[in-house]
Amino acid sequence: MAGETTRGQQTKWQTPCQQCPLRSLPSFRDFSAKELDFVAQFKRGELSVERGATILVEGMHSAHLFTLLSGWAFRYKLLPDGRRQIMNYVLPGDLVGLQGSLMDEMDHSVEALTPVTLCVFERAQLGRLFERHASLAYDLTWIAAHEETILDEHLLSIGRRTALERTAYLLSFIHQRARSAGIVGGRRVMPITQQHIADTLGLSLVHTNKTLRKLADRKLMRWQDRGCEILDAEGLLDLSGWEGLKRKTQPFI
Amino acid sequence: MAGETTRGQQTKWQTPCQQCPLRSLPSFRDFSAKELDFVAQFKRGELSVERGATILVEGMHSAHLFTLLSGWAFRYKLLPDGRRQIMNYVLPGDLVGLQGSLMDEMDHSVEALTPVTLCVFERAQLGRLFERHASLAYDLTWIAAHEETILDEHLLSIGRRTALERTAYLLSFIHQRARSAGIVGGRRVMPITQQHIADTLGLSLVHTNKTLRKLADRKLMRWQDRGCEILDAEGLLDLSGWEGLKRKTQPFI
DNA sequence: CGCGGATTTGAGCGACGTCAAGGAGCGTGG
DNA sequence: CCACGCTCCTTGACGTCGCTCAAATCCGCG
Repeated sequence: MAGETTRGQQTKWQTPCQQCPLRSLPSFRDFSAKELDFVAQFKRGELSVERGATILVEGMHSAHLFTLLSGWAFRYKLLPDGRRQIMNYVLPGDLVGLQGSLMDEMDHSVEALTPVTLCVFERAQLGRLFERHASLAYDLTWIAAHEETILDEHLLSIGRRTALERTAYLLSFIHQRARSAGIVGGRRVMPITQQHIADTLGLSLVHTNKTLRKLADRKLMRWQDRGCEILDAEGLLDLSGWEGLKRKTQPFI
Repeated sequence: MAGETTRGQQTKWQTPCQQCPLRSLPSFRDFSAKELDFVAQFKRGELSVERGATILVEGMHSAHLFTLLSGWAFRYKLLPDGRRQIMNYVLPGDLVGLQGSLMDEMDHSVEALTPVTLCVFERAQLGRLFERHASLAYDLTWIAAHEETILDEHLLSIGRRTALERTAYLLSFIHQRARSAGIVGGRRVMPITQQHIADTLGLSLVHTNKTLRKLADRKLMRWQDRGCEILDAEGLLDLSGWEGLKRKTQPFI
């Protein structure tokens, strides 16, 4: 799977952890040398997938977990009749598949929104991590608890905010996350379709479209070609009634 | 706060961990002697609160975390104008306040639905736990990831299930959890009002009432006095399109 | 040029919300 | 014992937000 040789002995090692481009971003915490050593050998390879590829499938048992290195992905669940709910988006630095590594099977699926590269870790080594690297173990727990925080806020949105508020919230949320992950390419954020937004917010595609139009009419954002441009981040945040991301720096692995 | 003396030297120690009533339940994992020792000294006392009391408040910084020993509670968030979203219910064996111990402040509040007893742990000792008890650290991560799993399913419900399906899901969910926590007192489950159900499912009180009526008409459940009786657990599960709880045994602290 | 995916827009409808009113159960004080 | 004031549950009437259906349009790509 990952770490396969492309030709001869050469593995697909694009990025040794020591030079991980994420580490230099202000929003990620620093590693000690010892931690870095461990993570470097914890990493088993890299995995690259196309846009639209499914990285993990609900119900599967996976021997790996991943950190997303570059690109965008999202986590979702399906109802038997095909209704889809997107739980969250996965950005560089985010851990993927921790839940599936701890429980026996994935409770959700993960799909790539763009071409994506992931660092591959072996689930079997998680035990070693917990035994020998308390600080990283702590980080893992932190990461899981942080995801819980985000889901709480999403739940509040879907359960209690109006369509307009929800949409403003989601755009603000994604915008802030993208900024902190260092991937706001100019004015265009988010490689997603309106269908993704609908499936994240629990709305229909048509109503999502009309709601986005209202936001555009208020000059808060502008939709363009699989994504949107944020015109008035403050206005959106205001409308959503959300407090914004709290954490300045986050751990990652 | 907790551990205060009631008279003379006698502390409110109702339950030494060695005799914790939860440990004998089939759904909780066993401790090794070493783990038990640590947890026993990690526990700083007990806290008892009345029905309706607020145990933790969103935005607060708490020096403690808790395991619920007996009773029912729930986690919720509020919008500035008072709209409330309940994220989950807290049953015996559940950890409360982990998120607030890892981040700096609570992202949600917790309120007691019945008189509640909690074991009190000190946040400051979490570091020791991670350093010396890898297996417990692993459990903490597991617990956080498990909560994530539950929130994923709730999100799916609120986002994509109809009012009838949602309600059937919630009743099934609470029923299964109550069973596995060993607190189904006869036929009456759940010390909650219809307002709680509404705030959990993102519905209005009136519509919740009408939806419960439909379930009752189908002889799936019967509402009675702050709670409900499950008449046809299978029928409810079926209607909800939920797969049911997966885990047989869960760790706790 | 043709095709498929994404976005738009209008029309009509239905699920769910709001408003309003009433009843049942219960604890408290007179 | 009774009256009262709560909280919670119920039900009807009516309004509306968001859904479904349907049809265009736009656009990148083969």
